[in-house]
Amino acid sequence: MEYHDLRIVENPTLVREHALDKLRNAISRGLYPPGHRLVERELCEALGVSRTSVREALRQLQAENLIEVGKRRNITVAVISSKDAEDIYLLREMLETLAVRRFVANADENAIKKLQRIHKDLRKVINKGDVRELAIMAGEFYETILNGSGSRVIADMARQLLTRVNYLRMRSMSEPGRLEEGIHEWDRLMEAIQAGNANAAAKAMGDHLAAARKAVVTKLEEEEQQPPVIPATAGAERATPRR
Amino acid sequence: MEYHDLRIVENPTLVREHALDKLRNAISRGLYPPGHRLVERELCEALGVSRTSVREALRQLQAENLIEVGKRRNITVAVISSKDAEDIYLLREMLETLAVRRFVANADENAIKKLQRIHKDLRKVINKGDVRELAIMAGEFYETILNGSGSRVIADMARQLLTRVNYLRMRSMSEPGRLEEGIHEWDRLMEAIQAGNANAAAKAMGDHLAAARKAVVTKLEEEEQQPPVIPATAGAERATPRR
DNA sequence: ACTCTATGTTTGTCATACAAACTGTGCCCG
DNA sequence: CGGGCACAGTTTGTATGACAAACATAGAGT
Repeated sequence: MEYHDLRIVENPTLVREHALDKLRNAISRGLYPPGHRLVERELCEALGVSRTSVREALRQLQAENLIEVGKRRNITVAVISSKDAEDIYLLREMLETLAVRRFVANADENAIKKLQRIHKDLRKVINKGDVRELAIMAGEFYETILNGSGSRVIADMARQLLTRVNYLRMRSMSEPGRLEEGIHEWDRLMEAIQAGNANAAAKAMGDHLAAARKAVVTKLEEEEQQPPVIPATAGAERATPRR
Repeated sequence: MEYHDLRIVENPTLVREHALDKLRNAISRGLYPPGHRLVERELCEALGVSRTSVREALRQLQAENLIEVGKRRNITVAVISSKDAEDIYLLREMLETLAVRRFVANADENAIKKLQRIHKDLRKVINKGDVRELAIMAGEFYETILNGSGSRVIADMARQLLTRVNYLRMRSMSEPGRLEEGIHEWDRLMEAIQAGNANAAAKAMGDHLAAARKAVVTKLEEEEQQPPVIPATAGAERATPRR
């Protein structure tokens, strides 16, 4: 017999990974909205970890394009222009339609079951109207498809893009009307997958993303025309002293 | 009059960025081949920088999928399976054909001139047969197209994929025969771009990448069948003590 | 009113330090 | 002679403290 994985702690979670997750989530959830300045010292305090760990987490966020470093070395949450958002959604269309195709082709029995379960929960959550929970379920839905696609390369790429627009998706979902459309497209997608029809599934996914793209892009364009409230002094550039 | 940019040093290069570049290059050039173990202390000595900087650079490389962290926290240069390579090239096909299309559409006079210059140099270098220099020129060729595409999102994504297969590309180029094909495809691409024919350009780029994909994938498959020489003790897992 | 300066802030980088997880070696014992 | 265990060395993760350079702010001086 082989000693497989009897380790007590398989992955003694690293502090920096934990910090990374927390920061990613904070950005996705809008706790740190686009343009918001991130100050190392504050993050250390907020997360209760050392600067070392925060900085390493920041480097990863930087490589993921979730944060931007300004000319003065200031770190701010990445602002996504309507143009960038459009491109991101276009790439998502390419990647994720490819991913569903592979998902259908590789057809893992368990994965399909899991997807069905999530899909059902999704419907329930929608009726409840809890946007926050919905976002999580939707995330799991995508994640299941990506994992089932059997390609790490595609999955990683798609995940990266998804993360970048997470905040926008979240806001877009609280928009009235968009939800009803969304669930209908999901239904079609689920049906096609169950039927093992790759073309239909890819089409459904593509339509879904195209619709989402339009919603997100037009919203961003509106905001770019008439920028939203500027809180006091646009605090993204200054080196605000304490008192 | 406005003080534009008279800064003596616009971007006082950060140590960590410098380290990052060096490491990326070392991996691309095969100085650290796939599977090679990277030890922080050694990198510090080799680069002449502190562990802090090396670690931050490593986190970025990690996010770029150029290195892998093992279960025991060991860091090794990422090994690309034939399957992964195939997917990467497929994605490159999607992304870079899109990029050329945009390049043709956006048609920046300067960018086209630059591309022509590089293309000419490329021919010269090929006749010289210097693989190392060729790789650099080819890199500039891609870079020019990506920059001219006008989409940061697409360019970043494509760059990331390109970097991941850089080492493979390099080796593949030293393969006899592949070069002659390559230059022919480049000629077609250049012609199409000059003619402003987006479809033809995209087709040429796609064909080029498809051919490169086949070359790289079959080579990798061969090696996977019959793994290459294992140098002494397969030193990628141990925590080699000093003496 | 304007400029200059002192002071505080933030980031980049380095040097240390130490615990935890591993590894290899060699010694001791049966 | 073989087996196993303890010890020493290695590597990584994390925390601290320190300091320079680049800025920003506010207050002092003219």
